[in-house]
Amino acid sequence: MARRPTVTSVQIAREAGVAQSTVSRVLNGGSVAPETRRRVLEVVAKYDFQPSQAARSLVGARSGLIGVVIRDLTNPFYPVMVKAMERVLHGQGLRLTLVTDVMTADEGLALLRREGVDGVVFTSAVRDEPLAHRIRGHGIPVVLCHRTLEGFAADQVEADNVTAGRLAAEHLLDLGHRRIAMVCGLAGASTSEQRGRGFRERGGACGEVALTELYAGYDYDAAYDAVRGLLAGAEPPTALFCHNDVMAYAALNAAAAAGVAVPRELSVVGCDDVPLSSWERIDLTTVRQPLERIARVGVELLLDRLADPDAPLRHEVLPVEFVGRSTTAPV
Amino acid sequence: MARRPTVTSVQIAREAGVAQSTVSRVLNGGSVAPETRRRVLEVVAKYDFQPSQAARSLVGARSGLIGVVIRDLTNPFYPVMVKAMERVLHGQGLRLTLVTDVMTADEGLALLRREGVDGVVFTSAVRDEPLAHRIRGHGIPVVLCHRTLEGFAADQVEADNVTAGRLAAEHLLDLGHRRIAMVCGLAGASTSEQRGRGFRERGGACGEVALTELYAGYDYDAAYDAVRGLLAGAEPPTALFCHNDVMAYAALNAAAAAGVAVPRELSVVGCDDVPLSSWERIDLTTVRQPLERIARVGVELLLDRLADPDAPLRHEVLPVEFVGRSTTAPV
DNA sequence: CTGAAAGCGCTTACAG
DNA sequence: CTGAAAGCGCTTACAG
Repeated sequence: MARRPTVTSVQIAREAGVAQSTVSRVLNGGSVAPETRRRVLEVVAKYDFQPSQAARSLVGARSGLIGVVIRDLTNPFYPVMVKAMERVLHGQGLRLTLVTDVMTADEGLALLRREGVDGVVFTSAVRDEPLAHRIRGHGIPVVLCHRTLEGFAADQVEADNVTAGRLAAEHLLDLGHRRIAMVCGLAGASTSEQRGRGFRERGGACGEVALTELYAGYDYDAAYDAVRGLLAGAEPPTALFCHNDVMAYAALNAAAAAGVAVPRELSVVGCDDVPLSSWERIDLTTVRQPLERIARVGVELLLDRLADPDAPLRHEVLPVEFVGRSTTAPV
Repeated sequence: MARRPTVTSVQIAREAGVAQSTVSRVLNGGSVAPETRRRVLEVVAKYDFQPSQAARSLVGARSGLIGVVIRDLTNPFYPVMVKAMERVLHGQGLRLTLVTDVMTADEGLALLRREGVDGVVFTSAVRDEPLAHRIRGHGIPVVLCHRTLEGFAADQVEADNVTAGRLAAEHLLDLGHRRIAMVCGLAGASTSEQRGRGFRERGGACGEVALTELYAGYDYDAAYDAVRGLLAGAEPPTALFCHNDVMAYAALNAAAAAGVAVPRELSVVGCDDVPLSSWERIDLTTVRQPLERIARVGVELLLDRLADPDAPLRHEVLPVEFVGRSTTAPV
């Protein structure tokens, strides 16, 4: 399996009878006589020549690599986002490099620097996010996508999470629920803070609502345990608002394990509306956020920023939508 | 947001008062006097110097990049594999580049070549797989992981899928089922062919089994439609063996949509045992294959191959295990 | 329109 | 143990 020596632009040039720089020009759209271009492209096609990305990024101003920071790939939410981002980037001839939770923030930063990424789409920001600040500190353009950071001067895109919380509250209050628990995501994550705020504002406006709040870090297992605890308590809630769908699934399963009937004894509302939620076996009432659109806009903001570094900052807030299904019922 | 100029090894060398090649030696473990090393590392730390990966792969024999071909990231199966692979690679200071279905096979190949990957872990092989052959044709080492290819001279790792099929058959036959449908994956995928073979061998040995077979491409929607069709037929099956868990979920949901009670009227067996399957709301009887271990071994086979290109080929077959849950019952 | 040349930031022999 | 030098495969001014 001896590595077949790779064809280089020098060899293409030789065989086409031109200078190496002409090959480069043909490939990068410089001005070349039609006949010369034809001759070069013929040789390029003959060998299916692929210019070395390493050489390109070494000499060029751009690496063509975009870093995407996504801590937890196993939340079904994220593969959908990655796919949407990849699609946009691939359409522009760019590539994506993933920074996930298999590495520490330090390692992630080192990676992004070594790779020379042109910019970073950050999806997992939390308050005082050290990584986002440090990436920017190295002069790498950052876009905050999905989760945002107040006072962080960067392009940002997020769902209208305050409204999401309000819609959830409205729905549960309309059904007559007054003893409600909120299974929050991550303290310091904008999504969780905004959803919580929207819910509280609407819930508080209604008086006499007993609202329990706890944080489960957007994590299935943590939410599962938390809900088991709630259901075993003296006065268990009649309804749950979970800050994402994954925790709502945990709630549904915890209820099943505890023999609590949903929605008869317990109503559950999620947030996200990932594909799983519409499965008949789940059929989760939730608030939809436009996942793929958030991802797409995140990448587009970054590409726009790279194209025009001095353009004014943008902050996009995308609409959410209540999706009533069968995990909620009147109290 | 002017790109802060990146620190290079030349600057580190100047500040440490040594030659640039000495910096390189310190970083790559060449022989350097302790005092010299100390001085260099001090400056390296001061700037948190990160050597350019582009320059490294341009000049070095290795790029440190491993290609991973995974067509469908949204099957919950694959994020688990990617994570396991990333963990191994990251531990070795290597990185991973993903080839998914957002690009064609041609584009994937071009990408892997431009990036100069050191090797490729292939998880989605199908018979006469053009991509795997072409990657190898370019002298890039390939490991077949999860799905294998007969007659393809490469290291391979897979689950014992024949046994998986046999275990599923045994279970359903023991429960008395004689009218069974098999929802197959992909014609030409080793996993599907082996699981099918194992099931048929065991099922056929029992006489008088009416076995319907159809292919749903390991796809949720296709399986959903197929099962709706089966259940609407004149003599619907009393049991289903689905070649992966995702199609089994589709079956469960299709049954729910059709008002068919599982397991009372229909038994469903899957294959994989991804985390979802143990959720109370799903609780799928299935055959577990060691997902993370398959992924890990796949990467290890590749790393071993890179370390010793002339070692004899290896073909690992990892054990599977029947997992009885609540989607199956006596006929 | 085209070629010759410099240079991107490293690793790796080659001397000493 | 250490430095000077070549060279990886490109892009990009610079001449002509």
